[in-house]
Amino acid sequence: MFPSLNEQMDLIRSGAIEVLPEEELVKKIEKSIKTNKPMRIKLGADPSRPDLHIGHAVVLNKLRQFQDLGHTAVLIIGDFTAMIGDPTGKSKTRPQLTIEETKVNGQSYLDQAGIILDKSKMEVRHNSEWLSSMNFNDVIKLCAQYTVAQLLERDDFSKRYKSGTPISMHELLYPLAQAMDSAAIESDVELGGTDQKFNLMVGRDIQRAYGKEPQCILTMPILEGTDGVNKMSKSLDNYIALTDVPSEIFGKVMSIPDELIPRYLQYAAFASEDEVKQMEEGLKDGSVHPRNAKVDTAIRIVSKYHNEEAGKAAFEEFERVFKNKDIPDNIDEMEIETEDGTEGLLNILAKTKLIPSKKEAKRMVEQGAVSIDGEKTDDPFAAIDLKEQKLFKVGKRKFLYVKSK
RNA sequence: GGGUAGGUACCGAAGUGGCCAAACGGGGCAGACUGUAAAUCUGCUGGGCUCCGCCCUACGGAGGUUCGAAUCCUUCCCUGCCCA
Repeated sequence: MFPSLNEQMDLIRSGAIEVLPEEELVKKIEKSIKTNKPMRIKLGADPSRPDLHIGHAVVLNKLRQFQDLGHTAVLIIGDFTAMIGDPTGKSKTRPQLTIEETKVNGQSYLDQAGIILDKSKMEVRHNSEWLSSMNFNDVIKLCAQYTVAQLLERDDFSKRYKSGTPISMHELLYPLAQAMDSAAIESDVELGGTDQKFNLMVGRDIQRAYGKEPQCILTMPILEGTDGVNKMSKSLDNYIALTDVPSEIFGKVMSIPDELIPRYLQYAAFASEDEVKQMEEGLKDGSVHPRNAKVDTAIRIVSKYHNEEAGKAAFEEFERVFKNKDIPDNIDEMEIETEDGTEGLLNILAKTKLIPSKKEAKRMVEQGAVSIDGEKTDDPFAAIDLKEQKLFKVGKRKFLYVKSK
């Protein structure tokens, strides 16, 4: 039924930063093979941020590998914790989500995760199921299992504490709440980014305290965003969304710094370790041009989250648009209201939302960022004839056909 | 509860009655150059307008003093640190 122990361990270890404790995992796998029962692999999902990107995909892909080995993915939608409001970050209180919102977001999370996961081997649970019924006694019992010093060991807590940044009580409770999830669903392994290590470890202690067998933990690296510096996140706008269209994914991958290429190949395209090694060496000894390596990686990534034809098509379009300065395939069209078929340039840019404000539009035009039908324009107040459809280009990547209604 | 230091734009941080839409740095955006990379250089970085000028909103919230306030007063909210 299940692949052999070694086979499983090899795949599980690949790409992972840490697997702790490894001997325990070996025992769990042996037991799973012997009893022919799949292990329960936990992954927590945060429905307050329902837009998944390739950074999230790193862990999701690992979870998928477990599924492919025959194990059960248990996806926890953190609807309860989201309702309290996610405390990460600084002083800014996140808007608290209503039950309705977490429902919608949770569903959207599942839809996107479904691009990567095998839905037939997946169990979806909401943590409100067990957390919302806990009363103050239960919470006290839970808190008694842990000490302040232990919680302050967590890197970001201690950093914030030392630097004088406030930490609210409920933030301290977060790791405990997450650990309760592990106890509730009796997970054998929990996955997470390296930033989750602490929380994952707390899960072990709490499971033990509640008489369960402690889980093993597996951490995956945090993928850098397209800027190559910060971790990928929506708020930094350096992300590649799972639902981005192929040309968009392709373009974004092409804009990453060279040093990141092997990492993207490994963690975004989830290529095998051999392939990654091969590319790294090629880049090192100069036999592979960085640009080509990047193109290959971009094709691989598009192919993974869409399909191979889309990967090829995205590549061809990219060549045409940026090498030959041609225009892309699918440009949106928009019709806007005008008095007499003509309209001021700034109004057009603002109405079509090509640029968020007229003030900014004016600046962009003056800096030569806007062209119409391939001709650069530097007069923000020009009246543009829209009786015939015209092609507007803003910056390097925004194209739109506009016509008078 | 007592003491003390603070809350300024995306972030950090100046400014302590008019010259402040707010220095400087980072980030971001755009242009040139490129491999939509990096590095570099240049410009921009609240919104609107009848656009070389005018108007509106903005320095934690609300009031007030003043011809005029981010800057002074009152009050409220929030945070750090020390003491209890």
